[in-house]
Amino acid sequence: MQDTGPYDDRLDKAFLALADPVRRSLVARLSRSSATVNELAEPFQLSKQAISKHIQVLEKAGLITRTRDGQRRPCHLAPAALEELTFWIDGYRLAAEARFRALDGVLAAMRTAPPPNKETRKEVGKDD
Amino acid sequence: MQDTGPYDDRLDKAFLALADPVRRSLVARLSRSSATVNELAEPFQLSKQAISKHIQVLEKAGLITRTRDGQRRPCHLAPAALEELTFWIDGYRLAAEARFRALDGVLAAMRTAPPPNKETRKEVGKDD
DNA sequence: CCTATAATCAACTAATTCGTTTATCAACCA
DNA sequence: TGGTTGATAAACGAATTAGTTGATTATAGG
Repeated sequence: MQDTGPYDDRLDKAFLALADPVRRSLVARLSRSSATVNELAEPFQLSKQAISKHIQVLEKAGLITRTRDGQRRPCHLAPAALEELTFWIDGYRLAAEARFRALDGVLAAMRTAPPPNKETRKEVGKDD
Repeated sequence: MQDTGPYDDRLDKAFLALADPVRRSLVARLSRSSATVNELAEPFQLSKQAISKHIQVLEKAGLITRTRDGQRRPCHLAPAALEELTFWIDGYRLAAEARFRALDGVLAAMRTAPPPNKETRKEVGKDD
């Protein structure tokens, strides 16, 4: 259980925030334009309090920011926070894909020139 | 609360799976090479049962696949599932960024040629 | 056959999440 | 000043999650 600092906590909150269809729908809506809580709540059958809570989850995750306009508190999407997530994901995705491509090369070589075959196992090994 | 089908459920599970530092660490580990439960559990202070549960969460989310090698059940990262997530995120991120760039243009134009200024509000409006 | 190993299942507790209802705060307006 | 509207706070219950320990399955190997 190594501690990688507050970085982990940000990712925790951001991924958790997106792990809910209502909140993802709010993100989708806000990608088109900023909006207030009432505007965001309208398409849903949920109470405005529930939407308000969802918005707070998104805000604490850094995925949205809020400003002030009289009694209204408009929400704005924070693209930079979304970019951090894709950055994290793509780092590991690309590494794995590169590894798989390398394996494809190995398998192709094995097809053209069969190996000594000292030991046959179902799994190629821990570095497939 | 619109139903977008099983697509939502996949995203729910995938984002939820990544909303945990242990599971993200497992993903990071598996991006380097496939590994068994025991190998994956070694760096953690958690019980192997706990790690096994985390792995099941990742598997049900489609983020990893499992094969068989005797008594071992090696885990393999599924880059395609990760790609789906970045695809979802980037769709909305890029839309928002494009919108912000467009707003920058509007503001630049306003600086060079001030508007009629019929009504002044702190917020530009719902389409800022 | 018997034992060891890899992994999971089952049961339980503590903590968290999601939605509701009721009440409160703050800003606008007539 | 009093009333309305936008938004949040607080308290509650149902459901889920993350961890534990102890028992169980299944394969490997002497």
